[in-house]
Amino acid sequence: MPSPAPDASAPADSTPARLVRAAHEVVCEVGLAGTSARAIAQRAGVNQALIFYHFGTVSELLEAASDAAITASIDHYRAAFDGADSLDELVAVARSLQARERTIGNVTYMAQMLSGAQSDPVLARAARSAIVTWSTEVRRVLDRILGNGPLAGLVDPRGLAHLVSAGFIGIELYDIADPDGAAAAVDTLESIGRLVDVLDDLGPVARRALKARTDRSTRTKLRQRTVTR
Amino acid sequence: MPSPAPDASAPADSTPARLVRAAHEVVCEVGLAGTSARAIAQRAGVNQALIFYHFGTVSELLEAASDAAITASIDHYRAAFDGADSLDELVAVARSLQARERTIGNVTYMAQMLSGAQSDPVLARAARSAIVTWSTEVRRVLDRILGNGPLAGLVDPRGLAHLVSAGFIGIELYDIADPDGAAAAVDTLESIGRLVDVLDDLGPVARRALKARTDRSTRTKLRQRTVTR
DNA sequence: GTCTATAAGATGATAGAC
DNA sequence: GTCTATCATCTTATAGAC
Repeated sequence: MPSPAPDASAPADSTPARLVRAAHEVVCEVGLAGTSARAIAQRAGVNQALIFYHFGTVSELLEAASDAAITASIDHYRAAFDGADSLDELVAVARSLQARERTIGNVTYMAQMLSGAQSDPVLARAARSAIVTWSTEVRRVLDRILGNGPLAGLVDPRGLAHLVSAGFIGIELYDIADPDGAAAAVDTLESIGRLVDVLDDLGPVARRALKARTDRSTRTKLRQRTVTR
Repeated sequence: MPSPAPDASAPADSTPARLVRAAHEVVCEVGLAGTSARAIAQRAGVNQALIFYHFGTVSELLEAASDAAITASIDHYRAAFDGADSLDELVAVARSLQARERTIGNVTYMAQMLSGAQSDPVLARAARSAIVTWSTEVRRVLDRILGNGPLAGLVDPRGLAHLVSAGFIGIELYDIADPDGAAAAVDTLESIGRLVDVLDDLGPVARRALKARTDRSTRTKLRQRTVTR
């Protein structure tokens, strides 16, 4: 590694920065299968050998591009996240976020990293880092919004954060092959968010009723499960 | 390692059948990036040239393997699907299905097809076919279970089917990089299913209240959105 | 149908001139 | 830091013997 680490803080027109940008574009447009050192270099308008000079391997360049995209996105949306005060508003933010990320291609990029993780440990590391960063952020917001609503005790915020993230990934992959189906999925997610929001807005009496009911149901299911085993 | 049991309507030990099985295994183990004609042929114990003789291209072999896996899985689970009478039971079936599909690798396989769809039209066709087949099946079950519950009018079954399918894909991809996070997501999905089940089990009075409340909320949000625009 | 051999090209990565 | 040129290897796919 003859060069300094993936410096995203470098001049916007430096060769490393150009390569990072080009790598992101190529992966989003043709997927991991269509990505190569030559394709990225050509897009960046530089020589192919510079990838290895600056990043060591192609995978490490892809990792740097992943890190840069994640931090840029989170910085961009942190304000909107912090401004959301209800689940419904959060879903609205999520929708706008998804629309933006889609045009930028970040979710696609992450999906490609995840699929490449199966055969490339460097991409696996990039994907894991992206997951941790995103779900930590999502969880932070969910913790605040669900805070002391009736759902707080019923749903695990950490699991929900992962579920939401995984849902985004899945929907984006879905969108590659079936845009209409993906759109329908997003619409449904939005209507569910609205529904849950109503639920979260119930008065204390209804809350207690719901909680009692859920607990009873849970116990029943568990008993049934134990018996049938 | 259990076989995917992709019965390609040919003798189970014919070369095409062996290739289909081998293709499935290789993609699941090393991902699309690590998959090649040679890798598949070696796994099948036959010569590489036979892939092109029997299937034309590697992509078409992968497509055949996808189709075989999907139909085999759906056949295997149709009975369990039809036996589920509540959302909670459906989630239980889904969980057992996911456990099985994970060891077999079908969801992983589909995720890889989806990610490859971005640069390969044949894989895109395979992925699209898989999506249509699965979401049609899921929708059929959801239509029956949500039937005339209070959620029937509030959530679009088609969108929900796609959302569930996309969720599975996302979770499986997630699992490659972060197994703990994926497990937490599945747990949360299960608890949500239980919660919704309770909701779906409410009496008519509560139903009307919920519906009125949801409608009101929807109108409000729409008005807010119109105003702010 | 199955094999060997090989074509024709793309790939990651390196050496060395400037 | 950036380039040209190149290597060794891998890829899909085909030709032709059996």
